[in-house]
Amino acid sequence: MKEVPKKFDFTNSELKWQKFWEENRLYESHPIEGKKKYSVVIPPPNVTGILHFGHMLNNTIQDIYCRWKRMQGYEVCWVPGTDHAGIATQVMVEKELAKNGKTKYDLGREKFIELVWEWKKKNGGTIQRQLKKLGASVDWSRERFTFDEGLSLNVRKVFVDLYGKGLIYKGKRIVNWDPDSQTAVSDDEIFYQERKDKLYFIKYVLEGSDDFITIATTRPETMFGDTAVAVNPKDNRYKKFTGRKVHLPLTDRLIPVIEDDYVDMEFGTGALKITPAHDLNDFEVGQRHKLESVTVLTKDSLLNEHAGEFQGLKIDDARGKILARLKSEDLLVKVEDFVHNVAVSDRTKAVIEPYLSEQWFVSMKKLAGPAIDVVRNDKIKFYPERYKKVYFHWMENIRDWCISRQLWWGHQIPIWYHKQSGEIYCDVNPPSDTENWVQDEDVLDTWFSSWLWPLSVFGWENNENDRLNENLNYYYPTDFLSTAPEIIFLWVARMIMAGMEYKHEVPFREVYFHSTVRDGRGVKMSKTLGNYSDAIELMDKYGTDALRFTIIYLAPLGNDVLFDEEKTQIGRNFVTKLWNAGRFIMMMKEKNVFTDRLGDEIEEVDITEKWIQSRFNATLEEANRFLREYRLNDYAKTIYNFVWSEFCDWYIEFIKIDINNSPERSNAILDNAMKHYESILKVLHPVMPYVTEELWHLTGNDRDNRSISFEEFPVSDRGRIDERIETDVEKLKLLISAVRNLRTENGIEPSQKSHLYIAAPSDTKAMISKFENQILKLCNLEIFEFADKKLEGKQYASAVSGESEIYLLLNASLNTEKQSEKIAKEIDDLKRYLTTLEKKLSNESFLNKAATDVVEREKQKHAESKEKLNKLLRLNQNN
RNA sequence: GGGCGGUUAGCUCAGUUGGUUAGAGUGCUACGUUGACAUCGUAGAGGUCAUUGGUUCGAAUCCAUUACCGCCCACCA
Repeated sequence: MKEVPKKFDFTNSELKWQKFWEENRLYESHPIEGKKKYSVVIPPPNVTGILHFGHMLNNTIQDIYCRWKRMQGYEVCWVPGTDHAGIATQVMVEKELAKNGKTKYDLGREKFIELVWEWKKKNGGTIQRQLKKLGASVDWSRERFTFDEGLSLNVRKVFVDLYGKGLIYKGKRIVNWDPDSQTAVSDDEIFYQERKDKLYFIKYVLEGSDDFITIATTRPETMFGDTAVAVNPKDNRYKKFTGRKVHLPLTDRLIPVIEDDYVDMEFGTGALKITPAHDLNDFEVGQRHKLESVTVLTKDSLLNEHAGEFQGLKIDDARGKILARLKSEDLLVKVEDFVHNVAVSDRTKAVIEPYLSEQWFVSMKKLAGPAIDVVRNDKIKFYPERYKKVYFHWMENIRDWCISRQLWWGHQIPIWYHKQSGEIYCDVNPPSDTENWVQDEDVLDTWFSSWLWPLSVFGWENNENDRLNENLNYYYPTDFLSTAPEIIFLWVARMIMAGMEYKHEVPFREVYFHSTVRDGRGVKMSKTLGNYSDAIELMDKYGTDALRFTIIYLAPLGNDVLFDEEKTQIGRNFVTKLWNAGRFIMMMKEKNVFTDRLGDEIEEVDITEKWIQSRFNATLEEANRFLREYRLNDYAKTIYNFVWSEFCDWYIEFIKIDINNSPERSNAILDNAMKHYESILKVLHPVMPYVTEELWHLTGNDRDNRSISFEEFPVSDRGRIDERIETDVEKLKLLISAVRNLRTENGIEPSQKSHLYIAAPSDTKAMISKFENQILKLCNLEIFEFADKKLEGKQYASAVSGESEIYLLLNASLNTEKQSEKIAKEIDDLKRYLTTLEKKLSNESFLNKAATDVVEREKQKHAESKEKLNKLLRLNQNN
């Protein structure tokens, strides 16, 4: 036994155990033949990232499962790593450059990439340090980066393979063009923002006539790319125009009027200008009608040569000038206010320009099939289950994946073009004759490396049958994936597709979609909104365990977490409570003067012991079940309630009394208490690794090199659950509360001893007698006796608790009015209750239709309440 | 526009096959610092279970409707 500090010094403790875990390489994993494994891959955070609340929650969840499984004897392997995060990282380094007035073009591609690597070396370790602080029991020897050599090889391998299978193609498509970073971004990397805009009504004059069609548009500047005007075939207003041609304003071009179902007759004028190069829907209309696509914008969103005199202008400038011209030519009919959604780049916040360009695509339909099946037949389980629906909907309507990005930081596409012949070469390695070939400039979407993550981190690049692949063979498929719901398509779905395509096996068996962390008002936490609490700061302030516990306690499966700094007190107070309980038991052992071990049979005879064992085993049953069912907040709550409301509030109070009354048994009692306490530490270790490790070492003398994280996780022994004893102790608690209540109400000083009479049926008497010492102490009585003596002539306050009537003897005169008022209210409530019961019991249909045990229960309730009512009525008379 | 989730005490949430006089934590109020813990203890107040209707002997629980909040998908010029 070591000396126990009065307070838990979490700052030093965290450093100490981080070091201990790392230096002893406790969480490094190796394939062990015949041993069951549990493997998890971390969702790789951006290499530029810092730990925010979402990470904290997500990694705590993973850590809980890894620690839990480790304590169950599994060979646990949790692989950490980071993502090179194409745009995010490139943008960050470009900003650095801009501070010195430079652009990436000043450096050139090669130098720029070198700079990013340097930047990564300098700033990239942050999130790893923060994960260590969080206590994440990952295997650091296995850390991976999506740009590592092996992982990059896998990326090329998959590209080449899919290209060979004809599943990768290059096509002219409308993509989401981010004019700031000058790259295409996927549909999943944009979001829509509501904007107030104008809707412009413009005349398109019919060829050889004064007649005209008015179209409505929000983007007049794209009119130079118009190649048709479309109307709905059912629209009689425009029948006379179809098949004819109209003058494209401000130009000398003529464009046809066509019919297409896509046009909404109700909207605007019912006539739509078609700009295939700058709108996805228009592009599709254009395909159907074999229209030409005219691009009118440059890559940085300036008008190009098709815009005539407006060439070189920015969109906004051009719009004003074009409108002025239209007005002067009397072609602008009117302008209306208009609210619509505008696509914005997730990374740069630039307004997305639908842009026709050459991009690489993966054809997804074929890959989706097997990935749908494995979720449908539960080879992969989703928690919460409802995400299955979301998944199916997306997968069944899957679109091709635009994988090319016009960036420099990323895996460059393994395609080479022959300088003379234009021949295409696709391979994991460059052509040997480098002189005559030039590589495709584009890089791949970051997710094109992330979707291989569960394969890549275990060395998939090595030959399948190679012994080097024992890692992949042992750890794949992984067992558990915990992730944010917003990347279900971006990442989860694609990993499933890759796993099925390349391993014919799921990449993981269970997926947990964790809560979104919001602030106290329910707004999603984000840096830009400023409602952001710094997770690391709070860990420093309250302790990592406190924060981990709080967030798990607050995060129910399938619901969001509303986090407020104030709430961290839940965890902090609990850590303190746990600490003090341990400190107390240890202090008692230290002080204990009895050296013999009388009363070793304590477990068999002592009702206190039997009770706590019963409660603890019931708690263990629940805790294990909740962990299995991914109900982490319930797991946290169950132990919290047990430790606080049963172990501390009652059990420790009971043993104080037991020891006081039979000090010769104190060794046995305290040993038992310590045994339970240590089990509590084990149950809590997955969620609070530091304080449990600290206490585990403090309570044991011989544990210098043993971590609690390899102790066996306690399981319930159902044979120890004793409902009879639990019921008795519940009654006892109620009795004690009732007496305390009487004392408080009658103004008896806490220090003042009092005298209690109890009237009860004989079996209850027997039960109460067993707890005589506890009742005396916990109610601060000098004496209690059964009320067969006459109470006449004595002043007392009275109450009914269960089957017992209790009479508390008073010295001072009693405030009888208050007493009878209270009892009267109790009588009232009870009478009302009895009425509802009687109504139910006199109801023929209830008696006939309800299950017999239900009827029995109601009858019993009735009898009990009736008896209690009689007792109360008697008390009231006596008063 | 389509889909999904939520609405229970001031706040955060339990309440999992319909059968409790609807619970917990936190906050609030009163009292308490004599040996684990004031980051504490004891006691107390506090709810028409969002609305309306239905099924049922019986509904917080099942069904339908409405309202509000949130999320996802699609995006209409």
